[in-house]
Amino acid sequence: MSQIQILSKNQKIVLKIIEQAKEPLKAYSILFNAQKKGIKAPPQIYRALDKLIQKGKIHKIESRNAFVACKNSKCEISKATAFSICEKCEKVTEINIPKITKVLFAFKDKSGMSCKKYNLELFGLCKKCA
Amino acid sequence: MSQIQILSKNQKIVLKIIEQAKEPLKAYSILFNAQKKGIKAPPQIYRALDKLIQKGKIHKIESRNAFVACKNSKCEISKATAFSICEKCEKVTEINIPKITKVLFAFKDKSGMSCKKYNLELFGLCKKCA
DNA sequence: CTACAAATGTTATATTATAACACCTGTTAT
DNA sequence: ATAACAGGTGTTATAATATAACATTTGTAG
Ligand SMILES: [Zn+2]
Ligand SMILES: [Zn+2]
Ligand SMILES: [Zn+2]
Ligand SMILES: [Zn+2]
Repeated sequence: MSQIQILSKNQKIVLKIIEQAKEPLKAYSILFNAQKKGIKAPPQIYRALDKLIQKGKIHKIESRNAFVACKNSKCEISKATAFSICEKCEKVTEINIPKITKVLFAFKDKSGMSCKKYNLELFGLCKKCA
Repeated sequence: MSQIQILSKNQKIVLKIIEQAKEPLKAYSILFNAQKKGIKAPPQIYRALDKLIQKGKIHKIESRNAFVACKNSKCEISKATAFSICEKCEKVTEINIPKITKVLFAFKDKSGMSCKKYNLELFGLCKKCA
């Protein structure tokens, strides 16, 4: 009931693994890492991932089926996520473009739908790879 | 060599199925539909999908693992794609927000990466579901 | 004709994700 | 205290999505 986001045991294990990684992690790679902590099966990972996303602790990079820790207090519990992704080395950076957020939350499509949440993925080459 | 995008037999079959659908189609649902045309196995579908994406004829809705025909001549061969997605009925609409395109192609992240391509997915409730 | 690029057909397999069910743990309400 | 409930866990099995690998064919350019 409280708004303080307390994490369960498995949620803590999964979050720690994701936070310590230098790149986005796939679910089965998290599972592999979590096995030394006693986690044995995919549902344990996917359930923790779902909750961590809901709680704004991590994000899913949809185009990569991979997960990163939130680096950005401005995500407003994952309602506005954006990432730049290097297509060569796959480096992912969480970004924040206030103008984009402003424009999108004001936008309505032809059928009158407005945006409550968005995910934006930018592709290019990072400095090292360019 | 020519810039005219000629489609192969399987590419035409897959594109037609996607164009005739009223909603985004999943790969295995396309496969099911394509079986009456003689297509038998997933790789035939995935190869056609890849080429159709390259040629700008279709887009992948990453958050749904589903494919839609391009409704928008301004995608510039899929370098700038955006969709609104109703979280209740899953209706997907391809949208174009010129201001977003302008801002994003001018953007550089902290490490100097600039955007050559982007995909944006907006979530909310459509008029009917709101 | 030859050589090459693109596409196809096929089998098998890898990868990503969920269903279903039994059990446990802590809180709230009576 | 105890029943009812919500959230979490453990487990097995399976569904859904996607690719590897290889043999063959087709179209086209030199
Ligand atoms: Zn974030
Ligand atoms: Zn890079
Ligand atoms: Zn388009
Ligand atoms: Zn709707």
